[in-house]
Amino acid sequence: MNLDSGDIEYLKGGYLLAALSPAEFEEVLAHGNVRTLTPGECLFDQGDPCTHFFFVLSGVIKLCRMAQSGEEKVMDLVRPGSFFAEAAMFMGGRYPVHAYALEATRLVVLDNRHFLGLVRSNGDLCMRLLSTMSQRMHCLINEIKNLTLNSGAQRVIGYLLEQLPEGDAAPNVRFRAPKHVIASRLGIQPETLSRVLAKLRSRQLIDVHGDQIVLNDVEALRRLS
Amino acid sequence: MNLDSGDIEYLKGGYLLAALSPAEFEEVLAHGNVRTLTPGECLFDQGDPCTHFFFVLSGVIKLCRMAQSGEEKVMDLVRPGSFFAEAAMFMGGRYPVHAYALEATRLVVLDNRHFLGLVRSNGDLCMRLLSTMSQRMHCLINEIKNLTLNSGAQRVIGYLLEQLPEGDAAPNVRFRAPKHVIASRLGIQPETLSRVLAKLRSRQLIDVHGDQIVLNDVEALRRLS
DNA sequence: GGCGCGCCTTGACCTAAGTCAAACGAATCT
DNA sequence: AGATTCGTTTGACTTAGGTCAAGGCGCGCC
Repeated sequence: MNLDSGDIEYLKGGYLLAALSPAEFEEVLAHGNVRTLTPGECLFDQGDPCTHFFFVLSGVIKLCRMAQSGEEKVMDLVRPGSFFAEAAMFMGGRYPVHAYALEATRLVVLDNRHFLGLVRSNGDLCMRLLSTMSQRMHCLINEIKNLTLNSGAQRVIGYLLEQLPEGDAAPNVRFRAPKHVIASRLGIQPETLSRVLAKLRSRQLIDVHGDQIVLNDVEALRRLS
Repeated sequence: MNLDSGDIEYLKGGYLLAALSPAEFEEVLAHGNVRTLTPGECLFDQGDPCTHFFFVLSGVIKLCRMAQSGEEKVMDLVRPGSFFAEAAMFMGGRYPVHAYALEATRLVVLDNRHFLGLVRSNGDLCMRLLSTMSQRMHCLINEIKNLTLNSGAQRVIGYLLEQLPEGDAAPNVRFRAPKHVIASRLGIQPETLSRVLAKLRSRQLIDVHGDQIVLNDVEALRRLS
């Protein structure tokens, strides 16, 4: 297991393991390891017995099936920060797709049998998993609504309000990531984010000092979102 | 239980119950009922013991919390076709939000204890639930990527290719819903969908006859998506 | 200090897609 | 058959937001 602490944080952020207690997480890690694939290398084939599931640290994995015409149909491209083959794990049986590395790729490889044993032996953990997955799904659905229904400016405002701490002491927010990352999360270009913030600032609705944003008029912002 | 057959289909389409066998589904339904709320009526309050979860047939439910300032913070608006309070069910304990009907609303009300009993007593069902939820999440994530990364035209093409049956006999697709619904699913206006199809037709890539679409050049389309 | 390097901002421009409005066709009703 | 309605298509126009290119600013490095 040559996972550095960054990798571990990254892995913990993935939805599947977020519900685990530290002890459970350690437990899972103990039965996992890291694997590096070369470009084009095959991880598993469609029909192989389903024995492990995976988390991408870097690189890209192609999941595909072969049509009888010989044509390959790409089902998914899995990029860093995502699990794959967990659904197959829960179903058991065999992998329904082929998995190839498209470039040099680092994976966390986790053992199905061990993970399922943990889940099965612990009804409480199972419920937590179902719960976090439900929550995550509601979030994703909201994000889709947000992307299709709201304008870029509205999404920025919504994001600011969302970041606002519960106990509304001082209405200011701090970007915990470079702005171009925030922009990408909101589905806009960094230039657009910059312009939106500039416009809000010119209307006195916010003040910007580096990554610190002060919301001067939460009410007005809420009306706009 | 005054659910008509349309309601039942609708409910079955919701992600949570999609994994259930017909027998299990009947079983769950047997312990559910339909409730109608008047506009403004409260379904449950934050802190109430969590005893049921819900599916919206029509109307809108507002989920909100109260900040100590007395301000209410709307966490979600649940519209027809969605479950809510299932995450709370899996966690157990109490509802973390208030739920009010914003307008006249019909709900399916399902019993937590009974549903959880079913899940707990049936490890296999539990795994199927986890599996379908994983799959659904991958779909949602892909939809988000699609919305942010691809143009409207690309999404239309992607949708057409997605609809293409596996066994590539005749490369034609049929819209199983009115076009404005398809458009909305793709996050564009009906006019735009119409225009995209017109353009593809003018390039000889497809033929449109009502809701039947013939893909003349699957390869070229794939290159464009 | 001067220099180079990322990151952010700003401006000018352009294109995709939304809006509004009109016309069309198919299906239903009288 | 004629009228009405609903879904779709098409055209003209507008606009949000992407792209490209040019500065500005903070920061570490030599």
